[in-house]
Formats: sequence, C-alpha cells, structure tokens
Amino acid sequence: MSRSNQMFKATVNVALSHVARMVPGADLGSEATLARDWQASRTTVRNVLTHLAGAGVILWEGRCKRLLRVPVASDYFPQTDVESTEDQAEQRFLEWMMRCELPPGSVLHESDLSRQLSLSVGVVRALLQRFQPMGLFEKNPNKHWVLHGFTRRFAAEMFAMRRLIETDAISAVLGAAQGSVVMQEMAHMERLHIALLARDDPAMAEFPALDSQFHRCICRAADNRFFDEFSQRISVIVHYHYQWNKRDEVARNRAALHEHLAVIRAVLEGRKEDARQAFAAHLDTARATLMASVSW
Amino acid sequence: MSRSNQMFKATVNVALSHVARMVPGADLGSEATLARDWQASRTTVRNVLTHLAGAGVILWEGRCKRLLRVPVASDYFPQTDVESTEDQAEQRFLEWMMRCELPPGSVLHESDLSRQLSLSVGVVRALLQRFQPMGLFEKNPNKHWVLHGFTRRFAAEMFAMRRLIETDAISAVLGAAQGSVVMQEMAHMERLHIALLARDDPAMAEFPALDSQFHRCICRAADNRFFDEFSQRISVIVHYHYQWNKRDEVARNRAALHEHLAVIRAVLEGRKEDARQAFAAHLDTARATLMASVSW
DNA sequence: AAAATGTATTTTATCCATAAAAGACCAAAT
DNA sequence: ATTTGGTCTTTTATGGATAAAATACATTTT
Repeated sequence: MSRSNQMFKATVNVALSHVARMVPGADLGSEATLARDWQASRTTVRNVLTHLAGAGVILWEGRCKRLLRVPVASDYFPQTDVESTEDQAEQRFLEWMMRCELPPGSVLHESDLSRQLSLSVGVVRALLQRFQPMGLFEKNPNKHWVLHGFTRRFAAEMFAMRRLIETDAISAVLGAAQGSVVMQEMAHMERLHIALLARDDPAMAEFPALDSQFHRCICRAADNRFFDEFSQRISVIVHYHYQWNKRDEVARNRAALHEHLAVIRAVLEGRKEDARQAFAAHLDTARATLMASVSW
Repeated sequence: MSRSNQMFKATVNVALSHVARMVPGADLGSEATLARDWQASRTTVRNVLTHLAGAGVILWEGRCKRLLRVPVASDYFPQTDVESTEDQAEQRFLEWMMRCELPPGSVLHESDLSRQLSLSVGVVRALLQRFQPMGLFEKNPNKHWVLHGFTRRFAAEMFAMRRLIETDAISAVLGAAQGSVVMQEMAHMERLHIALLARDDPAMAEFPALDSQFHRCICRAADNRFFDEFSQRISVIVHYHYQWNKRDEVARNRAALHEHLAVIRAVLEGRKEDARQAFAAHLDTARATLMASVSW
C-alpha cells in the first residue's frame, strides 16, 4: 500500500482554522502564500483547496479563491487522523516500554511488537534502532531483540552522565553576562515556575514539561549539541517513566519546583557558589527520587 | 527480492577453515555442535553441509559426516561476498561523508545517495537515521535531509564532550585496585603500545585501532553505557576522518603512542597526579591535531 | 517583468512478496 | 533417558510497487 495522507488531513484542519478567522466573501490569497502559511507544499495546498471547494467551504476558480461559509466542527478531520504517525508511534512504544512487566533479558520479536502496538514492522524496527544506542535494547544480527529495559542500573548510569554534563553546563550559565540570552531565559523560567506554583493545580499536569525545559535551558548554555541531545533523551525517558509511577507525585513535583527556583534566583542574583550548591542539591534529590521509583 | 545469503556463504567459509584443521576420514560431530561452533542456526548448518557434500569436501549420510578431502582455496567464497552487508554499508557511507566536498547546509536525497553508494534506499535511510542524533545530518519531515557535516564546530563540541567523559573515567581508572580487570587491561595496553612502536611500521596501519582501544579501555573503567556509547561514536568518526586526512600521519601517531604510554605507565605505577596530567596533556594535543585537520 | 497558476517530474513513505535464517517439534537412534 | 536428525513453522531481511507530498518547469495573467 502507499503512504498515508496524514499531511493532507492535517493541512485541511490547519486551513479550516485559518479561514475560520475570516468573513465569508474574503479572498484567500495566492497558492504560494497559503503554502507558506500552512507549512505545506503547493501540491498539498491545491489538494486541500479542491477538498474545501468540494465541501462547499470555499469557491475556487482559477485565481479566485473566496470563502463561502464559516467552517463547522464536522468539516474537520478527527484529531487522531491528524497526529503525525511518528509521534503516535513513539508515544505508544515508550508507554509500552514503561508499563511492560517483562523482566530484563526477555526476547522481543519485531512482528510480536508490531501486532501488540498496531504499528507496522518497519516503524517498530526504527524505534528499536533509535533506542538501541541508549542500551534499552540489544540486537543479535539475524536474531531477535533482547530487552534490557529501564533498570536501576540504567537509571544510575543515566544520572551519572546527567550530573557530569549539567554540572559543566551550570558553569556556563554562571559565566553568562547580565542581559545575555541565557539570563533572559532564566528570568523567563523564574516567571513560569512562580506561575505554576501559584496555580496550585493538584495534578501538576504541566510539571514534566517545565522540568524538561529547565534542564534543557541549562544544557543549552554550554552550547554543545551532544549536551542537548543527551538532555532530550533523558527528558523523553524520564517523562514516560513517571507517567506510570505517580506515587507521591504532587509533593515530589512541588519540592522540585522550589529547588529549581532556588537555583534560578541564585543565578539571577549572581550568587555563584549558592547556585552551584543549590543545583548539586537538586541533582541529588532528583536522583534519589528516580532511583526510588525504579523496580528492576 | 529476498534477503541475501551472506550468512550462508560466511558459514561455508567458517566451516571450511574448521575442517581444514582435521584429517580426511575424521567425523564432524553432531549438527547441534557444529551450529554452536560455527555460530549459526542448525538450518544454516544443514544448508552448509549439503553444499560441502555437493562439493565433495565431506560425505554426509544421516548421522555420518566424514571429511573426504582437505579444502582448497577455490572452495571458499570470496571475501567480499562474506562481509556483513551492514559493515560494508557503514564503511561506504562514512567514507563518502568524510571525503565529500559538499558544504554544510547542502540538501541530500535518499535516492541520490542510494545511487551514489550503490546501497538500497532502506539501508541509506537507516544510516542517516543512525548518525542523525550526532548532528551530522538533519531531516525535515516529508522533505530532504540537510548535511551538517564534520565541521570545526562539530569537532570542537565532540571534543568538549570527550574531555568531560574521559576526565571522569580516568578517575575511575586511578581508583581501580592493583590486579583488577582495569589494571590488567592497562598492562595489556602497555605491551601493545610497545610492540607497535618497536615495529617501526612507517604506515602505522594499526594505530587507529589501538588508539580507539586505548580510549575505550579508559571509558570502560567508568562502567557507564553512555560513556561507552559516546566513545564508540567518536572512534568511528575520528577513524574515518583521518583516513582522508593523512597529513603528518606518522609523526602524529608516534607522538600519540608516546603520550598514551606516559599515561599507562603512570597508572600502572600508581603515580596518580602524573597520570591525570599526562592524560590531560594527551587530550590537548589530540584536540589540537584534530582541529588542525578540519577544513570547514 | 513579476507573480500566480497549470502540469509534469522527482522523491518519500508505506505495505507486500519472497527467500534466508532461526526456532520448534517430534520421531529415530544410541 | 538423552542425544541426534528430519520436518515444519515463525521471524527477519530486502527489494519492489504504489500513492502522497515535494519540487521543478512551463504557461498564463496582471
């Protein structure tokens, strides 16, 4: 079979929310402009226009593209059709990884997984390959995969690496000048942290994203792609891990926010030694929290 | 088309050099034993036995498997048929990467590359994906790849990471007890280094492998999969890079060997501060050498 | 001439068919 | 009872076919 038309459907939805802000009768502009605005190729734009004309949302004749009626909910494709297949795949795959009860050392078959996750074998293979270098899986040539999994050891090694990198990165942060991009980002992070603490949301749904943002922001100061890459990897892993280990979640997250804030404020006020110590302390509690939540 | 029978051919060659050490008339043993010895499945072993029987090398009837004649050169499959396709692909790909004259930012098409390297599109994609996280390439969804390439900046960032990791690892080395595995490996490295220096091979063909072995050996002491992984990545990149930048090769390599030896001896003799300093000095010269050889 | 559209070509994503290789099962032999 | 070999099933590797999406080129309109 051929590739999916997820791009087409997604662009239809983008187009609909775009024209929803216009009044009937207004002109949509040129195809090239639309392609830029909707982030798609002209080919896709033209397919979308054909679709919208067929649905009676617009009138399209040559260079005349006019809005006929404001779109309604039923014009849109459902959200599930629109999400990029890659993202969906990664999500399903990592969720499976984190909830899976298999002991380390279990053998995995691509075909098996592909059935369980309803993903094509090719996609499963790409995911396994992607997470292989981290040591979550191993592969014997011509043979099956072996699950190493998210073990205590994995967590410990990951954290050793994190400490190394982020301790180096925090020095870069402290070396940044007042008013530099890094400092602006830190000031922004302070506002976000205060806002989240004030919200007093019992679920703290936005904590994981903010946590990841905080650590990435620090790593970025080192201006090293390898730091960034590692930081991203950690975020993904930790995120999915905590999704299935919600014990003491709220208390844990509030404590982390306060620790972040202590670091941010010390940085902003130029108290370098305080910043270093606060950050080291944060890494310690983060490590302890993570290790306590790993079962194997 | 179907998959290649590289495994079969490779196993035939393994089998031939196995029976070459036996006298005609000797029994080969059970299929299961052969499968273990030849590192293949019983299915493949049986195919190989059929092939060898057809070539008149052995007599095979039920459980009687007897060597008829000592194999000759023409019984073997040529070396190129036997190398794993993955290795060949990686080799061709990285060689292309390192010699390629394209400036950073060039667009790459999978189909183009697949033609240039005579590899299937799937293999090319897998390679691009594999080296993507290192930042050698980037991909826009639904679009082409962009070459970032092995730039000065890439080299600098890679080396910053290397320094961070290996400085940490050398502490682990120095913490190892006398007679521990790490120390045994260091003693072994000393012998290898002395041997290579004594050989006085003007080409120093074996230097890259030994260099990589030295650094990996140090990384392994930290007992962290992320260190190992990074170390391996560096080895691959540096290896292919220097293959196409052979200026001052011999002098450069001899100097490096001596620097390695200084580190190894300080470690073996327990002079910890000396070891640290010698290692830091080696990283400095290695960095300078690498940076001097990058063009973009 | 510049910009927009119409048309054709190229490239990517995805599934399928096929043969190799691995693995499972059972009967026969020691 | 354990090992060995014969047979069958499952899984993996690999290229090809096909439609989506991107891109290049030609034509028309302003």
